[in-house]
Amino acid sequence: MAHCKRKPSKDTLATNSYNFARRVLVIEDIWAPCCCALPQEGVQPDPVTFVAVLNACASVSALEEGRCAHEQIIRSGCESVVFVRSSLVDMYGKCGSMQDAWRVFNKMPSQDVATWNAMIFGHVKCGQGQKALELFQRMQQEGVCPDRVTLVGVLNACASVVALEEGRGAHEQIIQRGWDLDAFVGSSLVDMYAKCGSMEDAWRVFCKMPSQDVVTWTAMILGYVRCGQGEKALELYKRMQQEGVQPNAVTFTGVLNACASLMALEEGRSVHQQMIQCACHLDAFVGSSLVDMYAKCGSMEDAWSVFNKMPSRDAVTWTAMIMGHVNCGQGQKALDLFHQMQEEGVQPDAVTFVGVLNACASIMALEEGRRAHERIIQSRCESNVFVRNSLVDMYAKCGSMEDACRVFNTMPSHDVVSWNALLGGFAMHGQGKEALVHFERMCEEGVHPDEITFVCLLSACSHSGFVDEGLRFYALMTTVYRIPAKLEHYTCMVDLLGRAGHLQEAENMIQGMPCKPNAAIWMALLGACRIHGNVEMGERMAKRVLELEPKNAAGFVLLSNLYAATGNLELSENVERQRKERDAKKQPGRTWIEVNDAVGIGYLRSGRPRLLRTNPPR
DNA sequence: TTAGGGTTAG
Repeated sequence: MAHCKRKPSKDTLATNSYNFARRVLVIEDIWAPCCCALPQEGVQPDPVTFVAVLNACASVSALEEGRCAHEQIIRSGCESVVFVRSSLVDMYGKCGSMQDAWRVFNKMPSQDVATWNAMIFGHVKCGQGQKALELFQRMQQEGVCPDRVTLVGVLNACASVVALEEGRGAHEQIIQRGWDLDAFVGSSLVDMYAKCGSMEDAWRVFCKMPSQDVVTWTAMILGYVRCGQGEKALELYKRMQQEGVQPNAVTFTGVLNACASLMALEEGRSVHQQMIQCACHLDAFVGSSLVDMYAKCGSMEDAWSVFNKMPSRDAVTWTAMIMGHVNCGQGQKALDLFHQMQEEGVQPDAVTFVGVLNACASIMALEEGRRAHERIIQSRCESNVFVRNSLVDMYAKCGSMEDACRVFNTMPSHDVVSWNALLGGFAMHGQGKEALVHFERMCEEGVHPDEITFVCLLSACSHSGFVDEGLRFYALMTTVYRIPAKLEHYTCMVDLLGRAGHLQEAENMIQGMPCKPNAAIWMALLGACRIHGNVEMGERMAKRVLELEPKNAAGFVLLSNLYAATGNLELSENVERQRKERDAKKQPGRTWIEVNDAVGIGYLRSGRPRLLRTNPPR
């Protein structure tokens, strides 16, 4: 028998009445001793007590204690009571053990609607929405009439598997039965349509409801956040308050997400103030959203301030901080946080590892990345597709294409992100041939390239001098895949054409762009002018760069080098003097270098080649 | 009935 961890308390043994059981078990949260202790102390629980115990177990997902209660129920002979059985099914479903739920379900001579509902909700909770929908069909075939709880479960199932058509079918049944004006059902309908991406339908249901409560408003707000319409979400949030509906913790998570997506720091701060007024700011769940919002809005100071005040922090809170530092370009700080998190006994999960791998990639910390990889294997997170893609990316960015390929080749399937990470790696290391070969493989596997794929390919062609292939990819992207060219693609093309000496074509390309050129694209052509010694065009390009970015040191340096290379030493010195006058500081160039058999990132041009980080031989 | 942190380019 599964043993209960907590010791029996005398107080829990005073009575087995339903109300007392509920009070002790649920409210005071010392329910576990009761289910084991009652029979030992000679107090006989009745079916009502057992249901209360099962509900308590279900409410906190305590499977072990639930199983323990089940054994007591069998011994007491109460298992034949219908509502005890349906509570058992419900408990197992809510605790995530559908196998146990099915065992009880199949043993029942007949199932009432509550039991079917428990099974449907159980499957949804376990991420098996499709199975829940199949059960709904079976239930109707067996002549059991669904109630409004069933339909709420079905709508949840549709939302979880993005089954819009089935959702519409459920909506029709709901209208036929006259339940569409019910607050619970209506909120679930709004949620279903929003999760299925049909905000128009969600809005229609929302407007038709006789009154909207905080849940309905929140479902609508979350829908807008999910589909990337953060502004609409904030608008709705304001309207909700004008209508006198008070936001709750769930609403705040949605609104903070909206602020994060819009990088709306001021709005975020004002929501934070409202949260303090409602005393919601210390809630661990919402606190993480608050940390994330400040981090995404670039204010790590505020993120830290919230983080430090939180009474408890879980993996989500730490991960939000880690990601925040990565996005601010503080990779080392992110890794320090990762170590601190573990010292405090918080177990990292798959999302944390994604953040850690990003941090390693951003500072090219190969050894740290390898250690993270080991931890990922130990934590059984390596099957997560985000983690795998991040591993490929980390190894590629840390300079080990060998490891990147090894991880890539052991993946059971590749999505477009996996391919892009690999192709980006080849591009970065000037392995144009490899990039072309792997693009062919990608197409053979039937994975559709996206705009990022083409940035990688164009950049790979550019670095390897593959002009014809680059032009072919550009044509493929715009005509076959109908991906409209963006500034990034034009920059790669200008770089490609320019390096190959097609300077005029490159300039024509910039002039023909539908979008406004930025400094980077003029710089790409200026670099090409330096390679090919075109002073006249180089001067024009430098002028454009410095108009947009007056302190762009690279712009001065490239022009100065162009003058020097073409014998205009006086002009070269003049440009260098202007650079110093404008206080445009040079950043030492880093590149992959080898020093004494060690390969790594370092400075080549500051006197002696100096390694910053090595890539030790394996 | 509504909740938090996630991958690829430049």
